[in-house]
Amino acid sequence: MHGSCEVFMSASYKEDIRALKLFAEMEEANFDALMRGAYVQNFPPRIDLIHEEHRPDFLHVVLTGSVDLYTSWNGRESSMATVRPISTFILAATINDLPYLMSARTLERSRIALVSSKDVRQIFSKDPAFARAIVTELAQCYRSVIKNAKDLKLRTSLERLANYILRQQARTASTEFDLKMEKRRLASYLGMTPENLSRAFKGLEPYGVKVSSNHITITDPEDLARFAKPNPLIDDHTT
Amino acid sequence: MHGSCEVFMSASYKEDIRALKLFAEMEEANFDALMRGAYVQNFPPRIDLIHEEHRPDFLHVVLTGSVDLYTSWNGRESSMATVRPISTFILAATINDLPYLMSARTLERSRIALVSSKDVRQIFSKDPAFARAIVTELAQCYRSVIKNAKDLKLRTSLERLANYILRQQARTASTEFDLKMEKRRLASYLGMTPENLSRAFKGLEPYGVKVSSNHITITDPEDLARFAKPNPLIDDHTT
DNA sequence: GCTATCGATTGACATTTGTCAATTATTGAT
DNA sequence: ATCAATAATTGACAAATGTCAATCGATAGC
Repeated sequence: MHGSCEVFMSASYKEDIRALKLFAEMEEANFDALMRGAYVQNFPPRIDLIHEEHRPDFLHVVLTGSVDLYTSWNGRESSMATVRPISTFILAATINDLPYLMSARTLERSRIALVSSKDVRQIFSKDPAFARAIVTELAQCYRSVIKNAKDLKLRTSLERLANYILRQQARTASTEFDLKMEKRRLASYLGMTPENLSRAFKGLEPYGVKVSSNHITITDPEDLARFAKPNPLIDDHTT
Repeated sequence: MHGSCEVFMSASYKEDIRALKLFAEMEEANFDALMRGAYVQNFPPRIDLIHEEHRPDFLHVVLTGSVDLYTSWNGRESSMATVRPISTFILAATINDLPYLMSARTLERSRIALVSSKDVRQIFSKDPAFARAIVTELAQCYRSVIKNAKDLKLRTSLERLANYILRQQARTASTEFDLKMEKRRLASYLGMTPENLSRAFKGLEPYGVKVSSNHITITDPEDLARFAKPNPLIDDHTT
C-alpha cells in the first residue's frame, strides 16, 4: 500500500503506545490483545491515510511525523487540525463505528500505528480503565473543537492569527519560532486564503510581529497580547 | 435562586431521565444514588443557568423548554447550540472537572434536572454501562461540533442558512415550519449579524424560500437543495 | 549552476459581511 | 385598545475577505 513498509508491532513501539494516557491504565492482557491486532507503517509525505465517508477500520496513532486532518465540500477544502506524536486520531468515529467526518494525510514522513477498530470497541466494553481513559480523551477532543469553533465565530482573521502566534509562543516558550506548516495550510487552518494570511502578517507588524520566510519573531509580546486578547477558554488547548 | 421553584426528584422525572440513553443501561442502585443527589428546578425564560469559567457543579438535563449555549469574548457574543428535551449539556466539563467553555441560558420557561457532578464522576468510575453510555454520548457531541466547524469553514453565510432551512425541513418532515428561535439568535448561531440574516432570507427567495414573520415555506425544495448542496457529513446531526 | 515548479507575495478589484441610523413590525404590559 | 420596549428590516456606507493575474522567491532535479 503506497509502497510503504509494514512491520508488526515491535517492543519499542509498544512501549511508546503504552505510554499514551489512553492506553496507560488498561489491563496488560487487554493491551497485548490490542497490540496483536495492530501494526506500524511508514508513510511518505502527502499520503492520504483515510478519507471522509469511509468506515473506521483502524484507530490511528501517530508515532513520528505529523498528520493533517482536513475536510472538503463543494470543491473547497479546509484544514481542521494537525496531529503530532504521540497521539491518536479519529477516536470518535472508531468508538461509535460511524463514517469519518474528516480526511487525514501525512504532512511529512510519518510512522503510524494502526489498531483494529473492532478490537478497540470490544476491549473498551470489558476494560473499565480503558473506558475511563477513552472518556477523558474524548472529552478533551470535544473541548478542543469547541475552542476552535469559538475562535472562528468570535474573532476576525487578524485576531485569529495574532492568537495563533501567541499560542506558538507559549508552546515553544520562546518569542521566536519557525512555522511548522506551509503558510497555505496555516491559512486554511485559520479559515482564510493564503493572500489574506500574507496581508494579516503585514497587519501585525505594528504590534511587534516580524516575519521572514517561515521564521516568526515577536518583538513586543505585550503589545501583541493587548491586541490579541488571548483567553484560556479559547486558546489554552491543554485544558 | 432566581425565584424559581425547587422540587426534589419525583418518580415521573426519574422515569424521564432514566429513559435517556445516557442513563438507560446503568445499574439501578447507581441510578438511584445519582437521583438522590439530584433535583429539578423550573426556570423562567432568559435566565442564566451557568457561566463559562465556572466549575461544573451539576450535570444539567433539560426536561422541558429549551436552553441556549452561548459564548463571549471581547464584548462579542455567539450562540453555539440549542439544547432541547430530553438531553444533557456540558457533559465534557463535568467528566473532566474542568471549567465550562460555554454559558447557558433558558430560551423559554424550562424544567431542568441538576445532577451532582461529583456523583456523576464517582459513579462513572464504577459503573461500566454508564461509562459506555458516556463515551457514546461524548463521541456524538464531538462529531456534532466538528460538523458545525465544517459548516462554518466551508460555507458562506447564505449557504449556511440554506442548509439550516433544509435541516429544519428534514427535522419537521415538512416544507413549512416555524423558526424555533428569534432571528437574532439564529443569526448568531449561523455566525452572522441580524441584518445579514434578513438579507440572506431575501437572497434565498430565488431558490424558493418564502418568509413571513417566523414562518418559513419552501416552495421549491429541489431548487433549494441544488443551491445548498447538503451533505450528511455536515448536516445529518443524527450520526 | 540552470531551470522548472510551486509556494508566497502583491496589486487591482469584486464580493461578502458588518456597522450605523432610521423606520417598521411585533410583543407585552397596563 | 394604547403605549412602551424590543425585534426586524432597510438603506447607505465601511470594513473584511476573497479572487484573479502578475511577479517574486525558494527549492528540487538535472
